[in-house]
Amino acid sequence: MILIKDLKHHEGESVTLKGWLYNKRSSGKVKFLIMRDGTGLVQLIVFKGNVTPEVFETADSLGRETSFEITGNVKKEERAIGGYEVDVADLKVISESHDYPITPKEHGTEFLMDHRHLWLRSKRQWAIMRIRHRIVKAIRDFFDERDFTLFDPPIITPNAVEGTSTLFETEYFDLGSAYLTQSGQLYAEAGAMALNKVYTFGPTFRAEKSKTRRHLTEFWMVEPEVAFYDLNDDMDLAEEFLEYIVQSVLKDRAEELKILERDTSKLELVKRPFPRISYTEAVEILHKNGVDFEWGEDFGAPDETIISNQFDRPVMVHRYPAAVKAFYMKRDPENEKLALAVDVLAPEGYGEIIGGSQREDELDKLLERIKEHNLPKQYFEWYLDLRRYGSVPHAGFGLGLERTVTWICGIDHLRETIPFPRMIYRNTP
RNA sequence: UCCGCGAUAGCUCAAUGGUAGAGCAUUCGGCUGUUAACCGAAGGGUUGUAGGUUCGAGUCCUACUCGCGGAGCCA
Repeated sequence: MILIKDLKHHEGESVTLKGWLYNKRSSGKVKFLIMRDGTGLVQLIVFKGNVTPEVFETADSLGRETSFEITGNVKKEERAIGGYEVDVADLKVISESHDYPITPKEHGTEFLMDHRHLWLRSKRQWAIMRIRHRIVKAIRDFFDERDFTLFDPPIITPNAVEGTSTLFETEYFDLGSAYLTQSGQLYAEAGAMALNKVYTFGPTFRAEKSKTRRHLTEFWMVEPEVAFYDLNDDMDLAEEFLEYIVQSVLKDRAEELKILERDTSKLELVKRPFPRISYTEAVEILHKNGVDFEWGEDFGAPDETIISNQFDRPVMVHRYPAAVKAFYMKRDPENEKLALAVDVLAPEGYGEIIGGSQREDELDKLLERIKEHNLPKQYFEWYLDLRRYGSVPHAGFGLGLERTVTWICGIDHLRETIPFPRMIYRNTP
């Protein structure tokens, strides 16, 4: 048995293929079956004179997504999808399929999401899943090749990492309430003190009632954390990282990007250096574009679009007002009102894909922040220990996987970038 | 939580307050090169739920349910 993607190496040979019926066209004494096997599509020809009456009859009765096996001769054929077709000599049904719900015509999103487990078989979803995988591989390769150690944080945690977002709560035996993690970052900081360079990569959970095309309640995040890095080192890492991911996908997933009709010229531009502007400069851009915006507020989604539209590649916005950022971010020594934070905004209006910062490494200041934010100090004792025993400057960031996949694929809703999305009004299939 | 939009055949949609329709899908028939094939025929409906106005409601009114998009929050 061979895979459809390898057919080009078997021209003139008799091969056996196993797969599912993607589509079927019939013209009297010749039938065109399109088979998919998860690696590609191929046109199968069934001529009445070339097969037994039983096989011809069977080919006529196949329903969409019937699983079956064929044997036949591979030939080059310009008119066929993929450039090759197989002249069927024998055909065996593995398991029948009738009334497959998803047809070649348009469907609404709700219907497709209800049939997500089947929708994943379609070409477009196939392309997205393969790009997602390539991005995940690029993420792992990037860090693995640069002396980072994968460091898995707990999913179940006793407290809110940032104290702001709403968390999914669960009962944890006799220890009271526990929560699903919304970030592995604080644990990654412990890892960086132990292993120098670490990254976490796993699912995170936010119980926010967000209803937008940029939000899931369960999503994947990668978070590098590095000892002795400052904000500039952090930004250097982020831009090298994004360049690596995008260029890897361009190189290895050209076919999939084409299926998605992605304008790859926009991705070709994602090369270092990326523009770096301060929050204050970003506010000036908004003012120049006629936006009524007061210094000190956080940017909304439309604001981010205006800012990122000024540039042809991801833009790094740094030094935000500390008041709108998390308690663990270090203040700018040159201006205590600012946090040493950076957000990376993707181009083409895709918004924030990275949020990062240099962390507060002084014990006294961190204690102050925890008090200011009314966080339960007892849960942060271990985190404070990192400042008690040989504290060092360190920095890191978090990259949202699904938002990155959405941007690179050039699609308009991130629910298609994860096999089974979890959203406020959907937790099935 | 707020603002806006929507719900009619399996799917995507149409239907001045006056007999609920089309394309696709399904079934049957035709076609030896089709590309979401095409041609002919057939079956398929409690118009989201409950109430109201009217001689008459898919259409107008009220409430509810569900969904979609956006805001806020964030990756």
